[in-house]
Amino acid sequence: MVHSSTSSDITVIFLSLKMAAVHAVRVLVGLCHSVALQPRFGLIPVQLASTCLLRRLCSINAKRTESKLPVCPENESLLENLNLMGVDVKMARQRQPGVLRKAFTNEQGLFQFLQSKGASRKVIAGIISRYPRAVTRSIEHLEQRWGLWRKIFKTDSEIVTIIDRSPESFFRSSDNENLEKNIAFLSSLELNTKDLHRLLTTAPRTFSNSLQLNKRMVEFLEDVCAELGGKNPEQFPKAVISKNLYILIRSTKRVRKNIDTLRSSLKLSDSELLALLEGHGANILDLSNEYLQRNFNSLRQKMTSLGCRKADIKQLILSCPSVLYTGQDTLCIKLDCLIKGGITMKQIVEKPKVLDYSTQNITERLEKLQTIGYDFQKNGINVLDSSKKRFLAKMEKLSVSPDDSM
DNA sequence: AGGACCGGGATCTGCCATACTT
DNA sequence: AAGTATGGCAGATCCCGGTCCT
Repeated sequence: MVHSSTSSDITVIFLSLKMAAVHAVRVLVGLCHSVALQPRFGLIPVQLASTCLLRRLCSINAKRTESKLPVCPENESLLENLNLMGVDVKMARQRQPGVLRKAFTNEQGLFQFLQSKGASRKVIAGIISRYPRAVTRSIEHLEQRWGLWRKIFKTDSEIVTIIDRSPESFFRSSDNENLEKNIAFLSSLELNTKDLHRLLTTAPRTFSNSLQLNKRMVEFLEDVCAELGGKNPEQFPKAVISKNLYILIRSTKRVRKNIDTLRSSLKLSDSELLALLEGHGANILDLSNEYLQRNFNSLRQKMTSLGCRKADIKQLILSCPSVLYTGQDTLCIKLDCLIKGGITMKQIVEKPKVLDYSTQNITERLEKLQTIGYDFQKNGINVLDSSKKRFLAKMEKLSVSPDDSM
């Protein structure tokens, strides 16, 4: 802690000194493009002074640069600052090469801004390395955007965590007005504060979508509900979003295709499909189209080979749609594992929630139960669908007095 | 009390393509 | 033509515990 804050302080001091020292070089390099290029930040007095002083030099430089090198060179002082901040410049260059060539940037302001919000030097470096354009945002912009995020988050540290996880979500859009409208729009969906909070935590990109894009998805979902004969299409998007927070960062094309896949694969009626989508089916709507179809085909094949009928497959998926979330190989291994452990396909179809647990977990439990001679035919398979705590308590009891409990 | 039933919570970015700006 | 803003894609589950039922 002491170490990190010290190194941050040193960084700031260094940067301040450095910024002053290298500014002349920077203006020299950058000014060739446009003296009035960055109205967004407004030029600070030092900059203006440097500008006047160096205009002559620059115009010479500009002629040379334009005739020989069509591509503008990278901004040396920016590179220096980034290095000083611990930014992975190589990564930054690979991601957004244009940013490194910009004449005027705000890396120092950004650094201090994020630091004032509690971000460590390392976190800030990571953010800029992964989303270099962050460095082009002005202080006013940053403060405004932060304020908007704070409408949903209670603390700065929550926001820092999210930005550290996904710098792009915060910095990709420069349109604060759009963000404000998005918050208003999403709030108007009757998503409660908790859902809104979860939405921004889990899928922060949603808030950088254009308002139109979010609206399009919501309208699309309303249409789906209406088409299926739902009674209150206005409630439907809310239900889907709160069950699947990723839905708004998917394309309507993808969601539509998945809905079609579910309908045709399971031969669902309108009301069956609607019930599925309003329930746990929402969880699998954002899977990639091929993945969902592949998983369904594989499951159908596997179950058929194990003697199941179409109705069994439908029953299993309707009561536990998340089985389609599991990759084909994993799911087959899991089923084999259960069957090898003495559980029938019929039991699985009736209690598909076992499939929610990891293969490793299932295997371990099956082994433990086997050592005490647990009879699944007699006692059912619900033991497998319980929390670790409950399972261990159950095991304890069984090993103390096996006959009583079985 | 013990088990069955059920819903909720965590988690999910980083890259590419393209349209738009300047 | 460079740079920016935005849309879209692939990737791939597991676990806990409240509450109702018997």
